[in-house]
Amino acid sequence: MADLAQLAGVSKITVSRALGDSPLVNPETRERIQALALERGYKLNISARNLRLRRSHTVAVIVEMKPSTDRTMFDPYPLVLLGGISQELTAAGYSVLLTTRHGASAAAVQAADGLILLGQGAHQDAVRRFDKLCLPMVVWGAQSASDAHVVVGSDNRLGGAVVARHFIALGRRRPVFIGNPSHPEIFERLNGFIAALAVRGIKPLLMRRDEFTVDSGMDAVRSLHERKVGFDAIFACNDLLAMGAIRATLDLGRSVPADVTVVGYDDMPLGASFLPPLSSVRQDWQEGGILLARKVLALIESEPASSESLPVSLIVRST
Amino acid sequence: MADLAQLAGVSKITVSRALGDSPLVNPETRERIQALALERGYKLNISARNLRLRRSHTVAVIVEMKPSTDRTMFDPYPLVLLGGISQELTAAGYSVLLTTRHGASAAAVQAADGLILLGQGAHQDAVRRFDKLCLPMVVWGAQSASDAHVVVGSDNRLGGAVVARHFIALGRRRPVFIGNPSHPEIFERLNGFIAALAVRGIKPLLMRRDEFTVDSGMDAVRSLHERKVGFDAIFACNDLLAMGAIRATLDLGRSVPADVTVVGYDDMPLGASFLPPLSSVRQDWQEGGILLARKVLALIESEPASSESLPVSLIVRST
DNA sequence: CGGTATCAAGATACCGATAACATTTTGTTG
DNA sequence: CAACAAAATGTTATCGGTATCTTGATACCG
Repeated sequence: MADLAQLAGVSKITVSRALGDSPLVNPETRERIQALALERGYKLNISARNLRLRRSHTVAVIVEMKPSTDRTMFDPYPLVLLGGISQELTAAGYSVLLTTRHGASAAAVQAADGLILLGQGAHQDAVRRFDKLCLPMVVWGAQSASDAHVVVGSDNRLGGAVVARHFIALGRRRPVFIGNPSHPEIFERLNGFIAALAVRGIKPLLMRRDEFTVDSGMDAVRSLHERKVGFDAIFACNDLLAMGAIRATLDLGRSVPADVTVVGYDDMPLGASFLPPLSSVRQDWQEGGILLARKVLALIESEPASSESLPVSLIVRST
Repeated sequence: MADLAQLAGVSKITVSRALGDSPLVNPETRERIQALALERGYKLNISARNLRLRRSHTVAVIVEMKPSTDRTMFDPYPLVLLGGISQELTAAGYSVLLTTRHGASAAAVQAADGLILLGQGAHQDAVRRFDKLCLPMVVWGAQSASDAHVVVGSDNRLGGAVVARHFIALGRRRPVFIGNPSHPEIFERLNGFIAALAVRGIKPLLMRRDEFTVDSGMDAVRSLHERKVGFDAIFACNDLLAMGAIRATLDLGRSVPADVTVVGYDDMPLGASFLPPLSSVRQDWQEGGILLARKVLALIESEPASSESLPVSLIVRST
C-alpha cells in the first residue's frame, strides 16, 4: 500500500480511504487510485485489516461429520444448506470457515465473528461447548424451550401435522410413524403428527427405527406384519425409510396407496422417480441456509434476531 | 499477551514462545505460562499472527454450486470429499475456507495459502481464473494433458475398463454406455470402457444423456428399444441412470441380469437396497479429499506434488 | 477583509503477534 | 576461578493496514 501511495503521489492513508470508497477522499483521486490499484494488481492484505479492525469477516460453520457412514455425511442436504449460507454470507462480504465438530478446537474458529451450528448432535453438548466462545451463534435444528440461543429450522411440528391432516382427509384410521424420535427434529415431527391426529381421536403407532435406510423401513413394516398389527397409513420421517416401507408393504401383497397411504420426508429428487412416485414433505434448505446467515449477520451487528421456523409443504404424488 | 506476560513476570516474547512450544524456553516456565493462559482463558489472536507470519493457515475450497438444481448440489459426494479435506487439513493445523465459484472473487480467497477446486466446471475457465492468484492449487477431476497443475481424481479410465472386463467375462457382446461424455471424468470412463472392449473387438454404443437422473436412464433404454437396437449390457455413468435403465429394461420384459447386465457408478448407499441390488463402481471420496489436502499442503511447503489417480473397485451385486 | 465552515490530505499511533539480534544467566571445564 | 559454551530471556523492529487527530487549502459570509 505504501508503494501504491508513492506511485500515486499520495499517502498510505489516502490510498486506504480511496480503496474503501471513503467519502473523505476527492472522487477524482479515488478513481485514479482505484484504477492504479487494479492495473498493478494490488490486493489488500486481509490479515492486516482483520488485525486492525478486530474483525475477521468470517463466520465459522460447524458441521457434524462423524467418521464415515453417518447419515449427515451422505445426505446431500447439508450441502444445500451450506450453499444458502455461503451465498448470503458472501454477498455480505463475509466468508465461510468450514469446520467439523471435532476439528473445531482449531484456533481459527475463535477468530470468527460468528458461528453457525449444523447437524443433529448440535443440541446436546456441542452447543454448550461453543457457547463458551461467546460468539454470536445460530443453530440449525429444532426449537427447544431450554436453550436461549437463536434456532432456525424448518417447522417439523407443522410437517407432522400436515401429514396427519392428509391421512385424516383420506379417512385413514390406523397410522404408523417410523423413525428415531431421539433426534429433536424427528421428535417434533412426531409431536405434530400425534397432536393433529388426536383431534380426531386417532393415536398413531410408533415404530422406532434408528437407521435412516431403505432396509430399516422394510424391516419396520415386516415387523408390523409379524406382530399382526393392522395399519393403513405410514409416515416415515425420511424418504429412504418411506421407500423401504412401501416396498415391504407391496411385498406383503397390499397396495400403495389403495390399502396403505405412505408419506416420506425431505422430498429427495429420487422420490419423484420412485415406483410409485413418492409423496413427501419438502423443506427448503437453501432458504434455511440464507436465513441462518442473515441471523448471524444480525447478531454480529448487535441487532436482535429471533428463532424462526420455515414452512414446509406436502408434495402429494402417488403414495 | 502483554497482560499475560506481566502476570507471569516475563516478557511478551517468552509467552509467545511458551505457547508455541518453542524449545527456547525453560520447560518449567513454559508449563507455568501455559497453565496461566488456560486459566485466564487466553486466546491467541489469529489475525495478528497471520499478519506477522504472512500465512493464513487457511486453504480455500472452491465448490461448484450453481443456482439450485445442479447435480453437484444434490450429490452427497462433494460433502464426503469436503469431509476428507477438512479432516486432513485440520489435523495439519489448517482451516477450510469454503467458497462457491462465483463468490470466489471475495477478498478472502487470496488470503488463503492454497486452493482446492472441486466440481466439474473446474476444468474449463475456473482453473485459469484461479491460476492467476498464483497460489498452490490442486484440482479434483480428470487428468488432462493440457494443463500443468496437480489433479487428483479417481481413476475413471480404470473404472470404465473394469466394467468392460466384467462384461467380457460374462460373454456380453453388445454393450451400451449411458452418460454425458462432455464431463471430462465421464469422458475418461467412456475411453477406458471403449479401449478395454476393443481388445475383444467389441464396440459399445454411446447413448448420450446429459441429465444424471432416473428418468434420463429410463429414457435412454426406451429409446434403444424404439430404435430396435439390440443390447445385452449397460454401463451407466451414474447410479441413478443405472436404476432408470434397469427399470425400463424390466418394463420391456427383459430380465436383469439374465438378459441384460447393468453396472452403475458411484455406489450410492441406496444402490444396495435397490431391487435388484445394483452393481456399481465405487470410488473412495473420503480418501480423495485426504489426498487433495495432502497435495496442497505439500505445495504450500514448497515440496513437489504430482497428480494422482485413486483406484476404484467394482462392486458386483445382482445386476 | 477577518473569521469560520468545509473539504482534502497527511502524521501518528496503534492492532497483537513473532523473527532476528542482543543480553543475561547458568553450566562446564581445564 | 577465569574463560567460554549453552540455555534462558529480553529488546527492537516489523508484518500491512486503519482510526484519530491535525493541518492546509479553499469557499463563503457579513
